[in-house]
Amino acid sequence: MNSDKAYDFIRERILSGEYPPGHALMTNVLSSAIGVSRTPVRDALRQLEADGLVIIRPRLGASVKTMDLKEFRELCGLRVALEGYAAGLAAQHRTDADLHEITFALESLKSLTERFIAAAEEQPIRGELAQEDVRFHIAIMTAARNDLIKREILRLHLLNRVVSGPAPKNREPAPPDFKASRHPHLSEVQAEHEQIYEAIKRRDVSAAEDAMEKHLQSIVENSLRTMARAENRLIAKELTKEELNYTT
Amino acid sequence: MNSDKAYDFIRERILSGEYPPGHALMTNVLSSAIGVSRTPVRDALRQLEADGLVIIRPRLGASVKTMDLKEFRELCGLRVALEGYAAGLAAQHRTDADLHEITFALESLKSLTERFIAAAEEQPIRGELAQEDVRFHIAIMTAARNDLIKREILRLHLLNRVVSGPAPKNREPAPPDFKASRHPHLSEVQAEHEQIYEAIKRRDVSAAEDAMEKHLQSIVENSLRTMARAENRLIAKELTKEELNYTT
DNA sequence: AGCAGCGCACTTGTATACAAATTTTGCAAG
DNA sequence: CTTGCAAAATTTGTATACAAGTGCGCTGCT
Repeated sequence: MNSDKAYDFIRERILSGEYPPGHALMTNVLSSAIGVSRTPVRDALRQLEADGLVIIRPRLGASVKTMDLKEFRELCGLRVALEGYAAGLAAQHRTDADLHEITFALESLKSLTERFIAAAEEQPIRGELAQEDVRFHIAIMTAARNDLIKREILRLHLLNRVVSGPAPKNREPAPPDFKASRHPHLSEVQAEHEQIYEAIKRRDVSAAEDAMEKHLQSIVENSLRTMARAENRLIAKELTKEELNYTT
Repeated sequence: MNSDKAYDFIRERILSGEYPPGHALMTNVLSSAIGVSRTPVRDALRQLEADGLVIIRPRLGASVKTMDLKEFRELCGLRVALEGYAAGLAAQHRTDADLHEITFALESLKSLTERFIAAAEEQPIRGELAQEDVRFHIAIMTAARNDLIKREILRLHLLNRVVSGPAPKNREPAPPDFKASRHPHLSEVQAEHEQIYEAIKRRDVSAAEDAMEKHLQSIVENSLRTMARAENRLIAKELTKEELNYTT
């Protein structure tokens, strides 16, 4: 269906960062870019709004969703609630096959983490690491045997990725204290992964919930820091812009 | 905006039970009923799909969402996760004003419950009771200070209401053992409400979570029973229909 | 030079027209 | 009387045309 074509087209660009948060999505531009009329584009935008990736304001048009710190924190809260509960469910319902899948993702994560810490060139591994991380989380959600929760969590993951950063490409090459501050965090994260795994393995519901919640809290703190930095930088930028007005 | 008019129109009928689960929603019928063209109707249907109230299958049209037992259980799981977490948040963040609001709803519930048990005529009170119940829950969600979670929970409540029953009007006037079986449940529910309230009052996070989860579990069990009955009755109905074919 | 007000271009929202697809109806054969 | 098939009738999805609202720039004034 043409409407789906438009949906995929726009969604891809949002997820890849080509359309960053705040980017205006005008129906006629999109329709000529995709090669369909405005009707299926409007349809696609409504679906993307349902995903939370796009916001449509009447008469003002659609744009890629942006979030302030407050909303982002709330989003993280939602994730904690859902993923924590799902981890508990996984501990209850997991089969051996599920456990095997989780183990596999965990091992990949482990080796990637070690390679990442040792590597000089960070960027190529960073992507793989993120991918394995979602694989790990998805394996757990699958083991929880609740498709509704799984879909919802996936949705939140995507939304989180989109709003939390203008994609990794826009990052400075090597901030001075970045490496030092990030790597202890990484091994900590890996330890948390293993605790979650252990709890699910021995079918300990509340331990699984707690471990997952703690894990997300620590991830969230990190995200919030980088997000706060980004917001500060934005404000700084605006100030300098105003200063430019003053100096002219 | 006309699209909103269509949205409200359809939504109201779904929530009131006039369009029961499974009811086909055809764009031309709706458009002439509402007095707008098919375009805003399609738009409205997409929004309702985002709410989960409508399902659109390509080329097959839209219909009011139906759920089988499995999906319903999953929905309830979602509610447990979200409302449990939100109760914990409420215990953390509640102000005295929040508590006052909750108290008010709780008191209304208490007196209504007592009147309900004593009353001969059940139906008029039943509606008030349900309304006060959501008021109680909403007061807690408000105290949790997380609008995203609050909106999500409200969405789930509505969805739950729509799929769980073909509206109260379609219920038998007075099933014989219904009153006996329902009233202990009701006072039990009221006791659970009070436990939730107490936990939030004394800012006991995990007690609030546990109480809310237990409360929902008991509600859910009840819903599942009635839902299973409904499904059985449906199957029975279909069988008799087939039997009719045999007898003719 | 700065600012107010007006008008134009652009964009959204809605209606209508048309093509594709699905369901239903009618008909004929077993 | 049932079953299978074909064609008509709905119904969806898409394109296009048009009305209405928004924002921007331009001109003219102070």
